Amino acid sequence: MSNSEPSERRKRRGADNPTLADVARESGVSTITVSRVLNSPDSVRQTTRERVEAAIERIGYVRNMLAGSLASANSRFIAVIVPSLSNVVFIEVIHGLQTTFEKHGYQILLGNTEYDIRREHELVQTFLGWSSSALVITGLRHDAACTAMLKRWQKPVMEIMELGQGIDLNVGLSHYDAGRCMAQHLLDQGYRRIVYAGAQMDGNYRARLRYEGHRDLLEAHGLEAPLAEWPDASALEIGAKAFRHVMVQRSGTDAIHFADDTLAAGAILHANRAGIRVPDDVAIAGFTGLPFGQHITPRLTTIVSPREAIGRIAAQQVIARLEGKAVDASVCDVGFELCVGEST
Amino acid sequence: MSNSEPSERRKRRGADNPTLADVARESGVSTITVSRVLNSPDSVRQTTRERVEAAIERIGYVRNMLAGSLASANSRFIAVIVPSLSNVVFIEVIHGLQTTFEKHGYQILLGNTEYDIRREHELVQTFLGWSSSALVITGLRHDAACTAMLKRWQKPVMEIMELGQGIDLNVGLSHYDAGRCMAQHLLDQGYRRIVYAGAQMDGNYRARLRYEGHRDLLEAHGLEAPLAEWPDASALEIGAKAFRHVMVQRSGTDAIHFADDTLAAGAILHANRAGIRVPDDVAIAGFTGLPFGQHITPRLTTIVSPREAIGRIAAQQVIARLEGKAVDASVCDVGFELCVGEST
DNA sequence: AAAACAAATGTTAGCGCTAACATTCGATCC
DNA sequence: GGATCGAATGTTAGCGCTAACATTTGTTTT
Repeated sequence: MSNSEPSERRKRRGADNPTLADVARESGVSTITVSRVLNSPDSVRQTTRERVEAAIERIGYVRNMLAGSLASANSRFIAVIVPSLSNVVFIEVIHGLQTTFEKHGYQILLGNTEYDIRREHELVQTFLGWSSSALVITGLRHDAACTAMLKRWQKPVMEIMELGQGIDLNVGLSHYDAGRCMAQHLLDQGYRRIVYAGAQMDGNYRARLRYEGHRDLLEAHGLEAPLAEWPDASALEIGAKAFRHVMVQRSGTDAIHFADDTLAAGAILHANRAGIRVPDDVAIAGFTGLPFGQHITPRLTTIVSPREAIGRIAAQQVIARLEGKAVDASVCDVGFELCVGEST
Repeated sequence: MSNSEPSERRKRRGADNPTLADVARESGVSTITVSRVLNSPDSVRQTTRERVEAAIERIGYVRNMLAGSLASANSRFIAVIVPSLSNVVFIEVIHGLQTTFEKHGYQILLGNTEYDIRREHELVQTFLGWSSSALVITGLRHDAACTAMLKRWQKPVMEIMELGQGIDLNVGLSHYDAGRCMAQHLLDQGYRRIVYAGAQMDGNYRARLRYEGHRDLLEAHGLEAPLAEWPDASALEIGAKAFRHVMVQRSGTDAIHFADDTLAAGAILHANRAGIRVPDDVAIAGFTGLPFGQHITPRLTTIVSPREAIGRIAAQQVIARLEGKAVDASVCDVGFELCVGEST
């Protein structure tokens, strides 16, 4: 394989894979020309390029991305930080990000904070250490030191899901308005004793923002806005539990506004099994607009957020910035849509 | 900030962030000592360590992972390649992998092939270029060149989901047996005109393996085993469509064995809306054991595969290998479990 | 045909870190 | 008190690549 005269001094480990220099030797050009064939093929004459490509093929060269990234101080990594992988919403956002970034040759580094703000800070540090080209992070509220660090950072920072002026770029929707919108719908339908039910609302402050919108509207109408919180992560099972709990503890409730579709669907499916009529006995509303809400009976009234679009748009804006194009708005409202089913 | 006497020769870009050398100067030790504080703190005297840590804090040093990985030829990246991010199954596997790897300080590089075998090969090449510490890949069937490349690779390769002797390590279950098991259950229940229905079965050969198990058993009993394929990706909507199609085109069918729970649930929910009784008019079976199958009415008969456990066990075995421990079995059968609901 | 210029390729010096070997230091032994 | 040894720290030389500048080659202009 490689020439291995036992050098007088120490040798470095080295997986002994072919390097750029091997390709260069094999094809009779300099290393930088090989580098150019890999990174900007148009700047190399076609005949040269073909010779180099043949050599790469012949010796089975695999480029070392670490070395390239170190030398150019740019890794084409996009750090993506989400609070949960159990929630389909973030999966869909990641999907939108992935598809778009991948097309442009960027690789995602995925971090999961589990709704822990210190974990978030750690992940940011690590990802900066990988010379990420940009960072996409969920929400607008971070550790103070973390925010400061990102503001100093010279590369694009995209905050998603929630709407507002943040560190740099932003794509999201107003959760306060969404909560308010659903509360208005419930009032319009004639419901007056409305409970808001959510899971893990201490960490998930976007659910809390929706609650605040809901509460403010109800209180403006002179109504109470009781909140039922659950410490577990959102799941169908938890929706069913919360439903049973509310029905027992707060009899007289005529509508439950759930923090997300999973909880709401869990409630409806449980009601079906238990013979409780939705919406005649109690109305159920959700948030997110997951497909299965439209397949259950009664169809779930919910607020549809454009999850995959958030990922796609966020990625497009980041890519535009990385390619030197100016991004017009630093705050992008993707909006939401009330989707009325038969559950309210 | 940094000393910047205009050197006589060119200067390199350089984000001008603090480096190990800055920390070393600040704390009066050599760079390697700082490196040791970061990588093997126990090998440094406590007083020295504290001095270095204070300096790191003071000047806001963020370590450059690229440089470290290049120098040590080891990135602590784990390449993970899955065929889809739209399928919850892979999300749960990824979750199991992530949680376990993260605890041990490994970062996942996620690749999505979209069931394209050439895309898979490309991803493998890229990920090897990142000096990944190990690779976790879905399935046992790859591009020949890709398999060869991985066999030459000196690091752990873990093939998951499907069971069998592969490149190196393996954690999964027998899809053939699972398909056969469900077919046996349907026969036991007295069904004789059974259709197997799947989505995207040209790319998803694990669904096809389940079909083969199903078919072989039925044929051994002198029964036909018709197959209804759908070109779209699996979704509730597609399950409903496939259900309608089978009911019209193959009237007399008394059971439908779906390739996955999403399709099966879509069928049941559609039947509910259309007033078709399950299982009286037609029985429905699925595969995977997603939670919502147990929340719908009738509860879905399915085969539960331990998705998250596959991720966790795979990660544990890879970590054991990376830490030099011998891994006993190179093939690990996680098995599956028939879960009988009221839908059959 | 020389001058002028653009395109293609080459030379050199790092990017920031760690492996390998070298040295120093302090404690223990006889 | 010098030999012995392990623990702590230091010196040096890259890891494999690319930015910046330098040179060569080819093409046009006058």
